[in-house]
Amino acid sequence: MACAIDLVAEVGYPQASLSKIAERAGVAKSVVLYHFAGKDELVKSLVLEVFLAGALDMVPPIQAESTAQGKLAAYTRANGASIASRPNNALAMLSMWTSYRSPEGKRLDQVMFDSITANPPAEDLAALDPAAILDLGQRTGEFRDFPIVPMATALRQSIDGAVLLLSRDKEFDVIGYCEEIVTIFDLATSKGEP
Amino acid sequence: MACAIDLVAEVGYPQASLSKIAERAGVAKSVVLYHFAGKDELVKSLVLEVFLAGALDMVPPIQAESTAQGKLAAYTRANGASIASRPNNALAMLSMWTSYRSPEGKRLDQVMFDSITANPPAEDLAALDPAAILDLGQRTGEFRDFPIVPMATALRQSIDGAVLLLSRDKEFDVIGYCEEIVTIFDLATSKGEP
Amino acid sequence: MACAIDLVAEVGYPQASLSKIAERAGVAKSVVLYHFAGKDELVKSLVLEVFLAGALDMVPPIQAESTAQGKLAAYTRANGASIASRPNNALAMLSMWTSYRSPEGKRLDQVMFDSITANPPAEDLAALDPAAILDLGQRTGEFRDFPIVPMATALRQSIDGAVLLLSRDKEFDVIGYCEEIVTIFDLATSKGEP
Amino acid sequence: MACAIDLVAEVGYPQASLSKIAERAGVAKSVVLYHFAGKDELVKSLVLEVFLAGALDMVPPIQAESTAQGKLAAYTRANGASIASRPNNALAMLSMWTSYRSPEGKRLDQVMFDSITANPPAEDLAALDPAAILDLGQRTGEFRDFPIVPMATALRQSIDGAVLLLSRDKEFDVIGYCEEIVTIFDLATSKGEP
DNA sequence: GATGAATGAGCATTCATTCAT
DNA sequence: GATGAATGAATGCTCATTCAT
Repeated sequence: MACAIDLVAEVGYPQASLSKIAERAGVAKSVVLYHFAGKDELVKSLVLEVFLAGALDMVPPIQAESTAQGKLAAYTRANGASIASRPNNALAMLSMWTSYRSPEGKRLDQVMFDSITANPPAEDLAALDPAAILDLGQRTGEFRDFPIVPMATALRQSIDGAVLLLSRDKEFDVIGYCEEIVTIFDLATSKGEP
Repeated sequence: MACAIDLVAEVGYPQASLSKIAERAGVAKSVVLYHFAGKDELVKSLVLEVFLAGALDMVPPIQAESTAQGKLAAYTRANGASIASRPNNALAMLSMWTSYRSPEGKRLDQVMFDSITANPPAEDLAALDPAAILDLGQRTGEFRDFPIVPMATALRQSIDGAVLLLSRDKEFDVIGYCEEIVTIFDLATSKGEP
Repeated sequence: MACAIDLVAEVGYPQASLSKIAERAGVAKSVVLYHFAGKDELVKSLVLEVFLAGALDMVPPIQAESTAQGKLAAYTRANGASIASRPNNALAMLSMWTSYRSPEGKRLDQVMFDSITANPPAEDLAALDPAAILDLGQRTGEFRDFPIVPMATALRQSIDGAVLLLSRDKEFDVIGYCEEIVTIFDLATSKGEP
Repeated sequence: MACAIDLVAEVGYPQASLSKIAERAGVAKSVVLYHFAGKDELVKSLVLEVFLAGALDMVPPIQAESTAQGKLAAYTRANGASIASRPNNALAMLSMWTSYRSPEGKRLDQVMFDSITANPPAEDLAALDPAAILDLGQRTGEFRDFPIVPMATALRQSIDGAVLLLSRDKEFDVIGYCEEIVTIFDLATSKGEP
């Protein structure tokens, strides 16, 4: 699985064939299928592992903050730290997220959505939804009034921008980048001076 | 080419084979290769056409503004309008941008970069670089002091978020979304009250 | 297609892979798929061709007879002659008939049945159904009273026995064998002395 | 082994892989190979078991008859009863009989022939050869003069027709069918009125 | 300008079999 | 006696590309 993640991170999901994954792992192609039953199953496992590892990085720092503003900054910083500590995880995730299509043409989010609606995520994971943090901040009055979806999307996309830049330059300073993202969305969400 | 764009927009670049493109166009598969010499060539043409069409939408509104703040807002709004008016163009572009790899493993931006350094873009197209607008704003003193790259990336990624949401919901209100992006980056770039 | 028939006749349908068919035809494996779109399609074409060739052999002699008894004998003899003149056709047909399963698990008769109910066979082909001949003979009073299905099945299976024996001995005298079958079913269907 | 028989009966020999057999039996795939050394060995065991079970059904009723005519009818009826009492056995046998090929391309009858010539069958089993009964009847003068092979083949094939019809309709009346086969071959073998 | 035929590389997947435990 | 892991050969199929017409 580590080999699969690395390969996807390196050449992108569409070029990551089972043969190449097996070759990189130093095993026969059929071994991969013995363990995963199919490429879709592999992808699911990969995504789950990567997602869970990221979640474990992010949940504690977010819950350690009490204010919505603090949570939002912690979310961004923890995401950045997670990316920086396991760049290949982030790279692979991005590639699968944008390129994967199930045999029936469904994108990864649709497939995972189906998986998740079957067995809903634990309480803790809900903390990972930026929309929830934004909503909280508006209800506590910390944040100004703005539509949630565009703000949440802009934030997520901005953080993902770090992965994009990282894919072009392995030495890219993800932490510094995310610090700027924190500032941007701090300014964008906070109430002006009363 | 229109068929190719539509197909890529619909099923994603990795699933858009020459056969399917030709079939959709109602011609023989070989016809496509007769006109484009190879799939890479097709992609290049597609990207160029889509990019140019977008540029033509965006340059005038940006140049019509005199302030950097105005140009930044115009950039965002014009991009949104362009996406809304030709959603398949945007969808196809996004898919190719994230999924395409040349035979040597280069991503689309790297390939286009090579193409562009060979014959540099006209003066006008330079206006399309958000970094240039941000730089201008900082030099004129309109904008606060911030690193250019993260801000430019966050903006581009946030706008691309519209395409993402559009891909999940054909009726998504791109214009309204971009209006929020304008606000976000207005707040994020502007100097605080002195 | 001729190569495919010969190969199936020789090694049996389950062993007749596209590669082996292509190899025998002296072309690349992909050529076969270029012409037939899939193995199921190949099978369908094969069966149709073989069946049609057989039908053309059998319909005239049957129609030349006026009595049901004559038709039944003609049916058997013409079937035998057809087998003898194109033994590989018969061998291949038998193998596919008994071994083919569609991806969904349907047998050949079920698949063809679906095909045929869509566009029903011409008038002439109806003459090929032994049950029809038996029914005719009972209505004209030529034949004794017996249930149609077992008699028709026994006849068909007995004729197919020739192919079975042929598969074990290429020199087997199919014509002579069928002459005996004629006698057997003459005795089995005719009315006893009044 | 019971699972193997059922599976072959259900999906046909070519689709009955070791994995599926093991899965149906609720054991690991390797267990099957631990007990049988190879798929060919499994097939041989299967055939032997099925054949023996059938033989035990058929030998006594045949030997209970004294005339050739009686033996022939008993043979047919007992075969029918055997099919009706263990339809999956018959279905599996038919599928293997028509579809199996050894690695060297031999059919099941050829393989079994080799097995049998090594250690010839017990006296009793000889009674199961319809050709022997036909020969007896001709020597005693009960039967008219006809070539043995076609008659024996037609009989065997006609009985096997019951399995064919059974495979299409699980409720098919095998007993009734065989009664008709008895009549047919009674008429076909008996001497006419002197 | 357009096309059908042909091709070889590659893909995901299945299968019978081996082997150490 | 039973098992999970591993393997290599083979299968049906897709794809971008070439080429003669």
